[in-house]
Amino acid sequence: MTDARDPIQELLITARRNQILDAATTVFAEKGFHRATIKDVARAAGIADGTIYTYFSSKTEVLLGILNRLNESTEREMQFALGSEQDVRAFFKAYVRQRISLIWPNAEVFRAVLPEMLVNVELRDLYYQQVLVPTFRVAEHYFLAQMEAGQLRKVDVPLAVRAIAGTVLGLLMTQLLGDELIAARWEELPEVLTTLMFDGLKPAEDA
Amino acid sequence: MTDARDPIQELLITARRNQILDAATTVFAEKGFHRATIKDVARAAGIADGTIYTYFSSKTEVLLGILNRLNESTEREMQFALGSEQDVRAFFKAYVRQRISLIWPNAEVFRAVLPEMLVNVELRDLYYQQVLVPTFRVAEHYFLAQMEAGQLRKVDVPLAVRAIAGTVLGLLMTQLLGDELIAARWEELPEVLTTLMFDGLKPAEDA
Amino acid sequence: MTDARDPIQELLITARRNQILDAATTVFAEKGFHRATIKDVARAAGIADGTIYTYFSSKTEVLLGILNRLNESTEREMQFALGSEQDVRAFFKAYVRQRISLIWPNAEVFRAVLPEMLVNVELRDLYYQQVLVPTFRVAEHYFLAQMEAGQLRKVDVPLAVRAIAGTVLGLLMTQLLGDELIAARWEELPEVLTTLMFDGLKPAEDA
Amino acid sequence: MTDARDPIQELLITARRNQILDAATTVFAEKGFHRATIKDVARAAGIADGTIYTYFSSKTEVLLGILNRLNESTEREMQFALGSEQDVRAFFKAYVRQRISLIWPNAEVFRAVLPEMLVNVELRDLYYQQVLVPTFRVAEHYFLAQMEAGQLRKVDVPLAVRAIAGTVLGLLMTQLLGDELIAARWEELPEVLTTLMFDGLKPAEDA
DNA sequence: AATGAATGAGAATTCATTCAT
DNA sequence: TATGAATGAATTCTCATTCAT
Repeated sequence: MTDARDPIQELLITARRNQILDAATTVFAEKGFHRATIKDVARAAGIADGTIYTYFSSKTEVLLGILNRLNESTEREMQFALGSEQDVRAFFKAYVRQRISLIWPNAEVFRAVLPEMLVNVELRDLYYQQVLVPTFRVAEHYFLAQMEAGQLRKVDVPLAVRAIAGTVLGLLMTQLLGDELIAARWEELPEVLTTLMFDGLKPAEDA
Repeated sequence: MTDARDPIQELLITARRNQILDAATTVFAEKGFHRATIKDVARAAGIADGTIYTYFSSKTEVLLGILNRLNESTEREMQFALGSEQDVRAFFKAYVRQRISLIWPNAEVFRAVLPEMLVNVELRDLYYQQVLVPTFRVAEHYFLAQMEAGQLRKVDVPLAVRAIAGTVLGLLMTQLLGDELIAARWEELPEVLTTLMFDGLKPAEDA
Repeated sequence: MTDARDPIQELLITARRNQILDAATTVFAEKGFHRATIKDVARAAGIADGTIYTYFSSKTEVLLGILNRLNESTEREMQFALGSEQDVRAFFKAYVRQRISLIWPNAEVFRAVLPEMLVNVELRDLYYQQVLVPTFRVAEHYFLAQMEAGQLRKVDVPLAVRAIAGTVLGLLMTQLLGDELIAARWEELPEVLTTLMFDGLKPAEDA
Repeated sequence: MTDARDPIQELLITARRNQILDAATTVFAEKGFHRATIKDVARAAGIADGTIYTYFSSKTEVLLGILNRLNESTEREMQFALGSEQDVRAFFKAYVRQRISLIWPNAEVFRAVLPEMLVNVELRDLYYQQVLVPTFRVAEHYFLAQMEAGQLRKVDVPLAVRAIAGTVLGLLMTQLLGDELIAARWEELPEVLTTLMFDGLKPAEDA
């Protein structure tokens, strides 16, 4: 009858929601959103089908829940950006490392969520507005500032930023499409990407 | 009943298959593979539901058909690679331009096919083995050759190749996720990517 | 592909629809609309569950179908009303007889339809507008005309008309609620009702 | 655990049962028995779902409870019948007035209960045996006595009694089916019905 | 006694696939 | 070969009922 929630209740609810989201992430990643049934998710979570509907109003809402948990980590991370006053190259590498170490352990979450995102407008907009747009905006500001300070080559900032972000997303996709090399060596990616993007493929001048 | 195909029959069959695949591409891209029904595809193709099963044994086979048509174009294109004896930078740019102008007009095909590919092993393997593996192999050979000739900076070739291919794929994904800037300016991508990848972000030396 | 229906198709469709409506009437009357399942109806009609959805878009639509068939008979009947130039009493009796012989054989249809009608606004409005309103209007006109001609006692016409129509409906309800006397003797109702309504309970003057 | 009831307990139980029955009446009338959920009833009663099962063993029992409360008032009222020694016409009118003023304020209870009664044998028998049968019996006795005393025209008593009772039920149904005239003018019904039933539609003799 | 989260049977509906015409 | 009605398995979601707290 009370509207103000008992904090212990609150905790139980969050725990149960997470239990369901964990199960759903596994199951969606394995079978895909559509082939996975609510029964599958319930079984994986060790609860009854109906219980899921106490915490989520529909199957799609469960997927949204997965996406939202992802956003929360992203938000936490965004606060880091720009905080530092390092050398551009070092910053670039640190940033790439941080993004990758955030994404890769969750690779299977993306396998669960991306297919539906490509096809479901609501989900897509949510991700685009809440993740991509802010990411691009922050990065563009930083690039512009550094470029004016002469620390970066003059490039088309919006496209460059998208290219760099796209590289990370594309590598993830390539792995999700079956490439085992990336899966095996993802920890080397920050180094390789920094060299590639920062120094370029052009042979070193002093050669 | 005859096993030996009459060449005119053959032609009719190919035409009808293409008619179905065209319709399926549109419909799958709009609604997603699962939400789209065979009835939707049939209606879009202007034929009856049952007729589709004369040409494809299942709904999944239709999707495979879409992917295979994609492969055929890819194969044709691969023959181009390396043929030329140009300057590396010019080659890089030409190559990127060609890939992009091949992929972008078919962006919606990828929206139809990628979701299912992320989740369906059979489809994924087909694409990985028939498209990604040969692409990477050819590119790696070229890179190694150029590197030995001192035309390219020493980098980790397999990862670099995947990063470059990944950039294109990732930019496509970013567009499919709703980014309108890329959609509007994709024709500038070859130039921007070449600068970025070849020259790098590092400020020009002569500054 | 043709929009204009082949008349044989048309016939088959009507036949199948009626087959389903017959089955649904029986089943809904036995178990009630909600307790009866589509599976029950399908089984009673000797077809598969899914087939019902080729002819009706939902379970409620099936109920509407039942109601509409009822309306069609009602409409046919309404054309009869007033046609005659008989003595009022004779007309009254003929009219009551006709209504009753129309309703009683379909008593179980009403058991199927009334419960949902009491509770479902859409259904209720359909019946009220298409059956009750026209019935009342026609009857009121007739009563007024006869009253002005001195053939009927001066009464409150709208309420009297509703009372008479209500008597028939109420007797039907009483039977549906389990009264076996009415079920057994419904053929006597026209006579009894005419005496009751026309002559009244007051003892005959000549006594 | 005690079987012998503490009278205060008894009172609390009755109060809580009535609280639930009031809520259920409202909710069932609005949504219909099947569409209304136990949660709806609980919310309307301001208690938890489970609590209802402390007082009623099932959802159907709640409906039975509503019906039983209705019976209690009917019983009380039946004691009135026949008590008087008035003129038949005056008695008839008084009786009709009393029935109507008992039923009309509870019209929505009937909307809650009738649909299920038409379809649920248990409920139907309860109502028929406990309400209709005694009503008819008492009325038939009275009619027979008055007829022998020459106060009423010779009619088929069982059918006449059912017709009169049916008229009231039928008018209620007509209102429940959406007729607003009856709803607006129900207080005039006793007068109109008495004239109709007692004097009949036949023009007054003295005309 | 009261609560409300958990349960799981059950229902409406969808749709890939089949097959008689 | 083309058709599209028929099929029925499979799925999401609901909700009466139970029971630990």
